[in-house]
Amino acid sequence: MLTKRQLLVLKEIIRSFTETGQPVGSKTLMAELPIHVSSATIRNDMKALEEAGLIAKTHSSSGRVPSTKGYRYYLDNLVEPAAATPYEIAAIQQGFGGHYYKIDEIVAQSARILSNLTNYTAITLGPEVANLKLTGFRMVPLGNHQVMAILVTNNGNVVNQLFTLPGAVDSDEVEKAIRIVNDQLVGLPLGQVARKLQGDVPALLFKYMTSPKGFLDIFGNVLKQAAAERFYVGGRLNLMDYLDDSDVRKVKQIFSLFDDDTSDINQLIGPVEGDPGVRVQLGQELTPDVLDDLSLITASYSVGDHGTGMIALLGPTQMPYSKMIGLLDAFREELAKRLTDYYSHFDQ
Amino acid sequence: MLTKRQLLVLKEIIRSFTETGQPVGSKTLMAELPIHVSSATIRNDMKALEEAGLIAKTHSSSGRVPSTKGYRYYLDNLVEPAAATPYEIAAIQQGFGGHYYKIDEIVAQSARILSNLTNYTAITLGPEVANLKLTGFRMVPLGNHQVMAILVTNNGNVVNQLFTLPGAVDSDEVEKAIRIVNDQLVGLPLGQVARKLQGDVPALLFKYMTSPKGFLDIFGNVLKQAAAERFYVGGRLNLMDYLDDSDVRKVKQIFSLFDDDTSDINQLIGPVEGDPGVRVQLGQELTPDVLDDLSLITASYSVGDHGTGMIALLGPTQMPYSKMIGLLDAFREELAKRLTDYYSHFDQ
DNA sequence: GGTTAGCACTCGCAAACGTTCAGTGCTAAA
DNA sequence: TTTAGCACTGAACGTTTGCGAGTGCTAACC
Repeated sequence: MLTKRQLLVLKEIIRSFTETGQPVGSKTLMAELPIHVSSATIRNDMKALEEAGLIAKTHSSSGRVPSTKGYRYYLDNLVEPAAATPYEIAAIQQGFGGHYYKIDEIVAQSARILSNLTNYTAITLGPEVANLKLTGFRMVPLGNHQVMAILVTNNGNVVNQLFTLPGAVDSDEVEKAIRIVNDQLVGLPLGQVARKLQGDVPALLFKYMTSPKGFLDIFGNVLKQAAAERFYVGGRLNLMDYLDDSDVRKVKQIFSLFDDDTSDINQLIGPVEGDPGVRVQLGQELTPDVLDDLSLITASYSVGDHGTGMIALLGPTQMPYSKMIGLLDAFREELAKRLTDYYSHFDQ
Repeated sequence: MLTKRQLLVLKEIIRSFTETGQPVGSKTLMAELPIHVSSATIRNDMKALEEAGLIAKTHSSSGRVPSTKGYRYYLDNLVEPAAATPYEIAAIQQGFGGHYYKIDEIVAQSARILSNLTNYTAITLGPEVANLKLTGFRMVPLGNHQVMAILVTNNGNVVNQLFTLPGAVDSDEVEKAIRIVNDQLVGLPLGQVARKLQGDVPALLFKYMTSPKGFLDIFGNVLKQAAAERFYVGGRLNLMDYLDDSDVRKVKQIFSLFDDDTSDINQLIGPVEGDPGVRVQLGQELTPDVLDDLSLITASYSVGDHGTGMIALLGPTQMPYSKMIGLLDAFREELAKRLTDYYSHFDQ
């Protein structure tokens, strides 16, 4: 069992190492610790901490650095979140200044604000689309066989895509098809819409259209887009600040993780059961192996019954956790407020 | 005046340095040169080249590296473009496989193909919008005060943007406004449309609308988007490969150059008078100072009377120019073909 | 006069070496 | 349990040394 003083030493080692990035020696600790004991005493405590696997030496006669296990212990037991400063709150609010036409714009902006504020990399994910409903579908002919398909969901999100229609299409038929979609599918959750698209809808369309395949393709395509979870990354370049000594390949790999929509980002920062508030994952705990000497702080935010979304900060293992946790906590609240406000336009 | 052999030496120095990245000594040159002279002779030639400022030493007893001036001379007088290999041609064609709904998609894809093929950074710019004409304007109400405005130009490009209308709007009025736009402005070049928007159109709208300001804002906004020249960047991460030894700040600066739409990229790779075909700019010749130890190869492509666009490769000064110039030359042709093909749908 | 062999010289680079210094573990005394 | 003292360790840094690639110069050669 570790004594109270030993934990104090651990805490101070982490604080100092976070600040300076240098291994911490017993003398430094003696000067910084609130209690007054000699460096020899501290050395004994450090030995105990090392035996417990919480700190480690870089070489046989060096100061100590926190180990992953040490951080884990610190985060689980010792860390005291620091409330966000008024300056930070102001910066967040100012960052959100301006008008947004889509939720995604707010979510994307969140990533920007967070990364600017922290100088780390921020990843944000919009509110879950689980109970998203279809509220409208339009197809606008633009001449030259071009058609824009627009799909609206009950959270006010809009996705659109351009298509080129093959040769001759009967615009009356398309008109009818759109009416069928709006009659049969509007108001249903997107999941159910997708299911019906495999089920009775094609048969229904066949009654009015000679070949509903093209139409179904278009609709299915836009629907898929609307149901896709899009994440936003801000401050990706900051990665280079804390990875510069290690090799470039790593940076490249992480970048392509961000660019690849099909990647496991969702798995990485997706919501977990039983909202744990702000959560920190470290080193090996992170699933894509590239991230294994980094640290990820995730936080969920909830927007009433519009589901919950996620915000996350990716940074070096030696982040100032107490500050970052406090900041993320403040941010999630602010973001939830914004989104609730935004949604209220669509809730009547 | 430089002798024929001296130029041969210069050419070989550039070739070897491009390949190995190491300063080239007289013995190496002796082994590689097609003519047989002793290393001492070559040393004399190198001295002449150095006095002409075409090559330089990294230190007093090192081999020589080409100077910027040397590259300039090489590019102006010596380089022989190597035709693209069948493999490269095939890779380009395969890269363009698939169907595109917008010109911008083709242009963006070009940047991707080029960067994959070269491992440098590719920048592409769509055909000039100088003589682009407005062919249609739509506004689609989506419920909840949301409206999507869609603008179509005669090259088939479509831009759209979502707006939230303030409180109560008379849909009849909007209907009329749209009709006025379509009657008065469709068919005109975008520049002229913008001018008329400052001129007689507002007065006309006033006849039918109580307050045309909101409508004008929306239309102006979308118009601006349609007229904006968008450039696409592929393989930006490749920058790190040839800038890794120099500092990270530079990479960041260049990245933000790409992200900033208002930046001088247009000035950098914008078309120049009297189509010079493939052109290389080096070091100090490049306008944003950040790029001053890099090299930019630009090439224009023209698409009949739809104007000309630009493709460019950004890389280290020691690029294999003959290969890259040949490749870019092949690419511009391929791209022009694709776009001409694409445009043919809108030309009837 | 252009070309070549020979030679002294220069400089970067890497290994070898010594010094310094921050920090440790251990022991014995308080 | 805490502390002072001491021997020990290993990284970091500067100096020295040798090596090798490469140059410029000179004198001889064709």
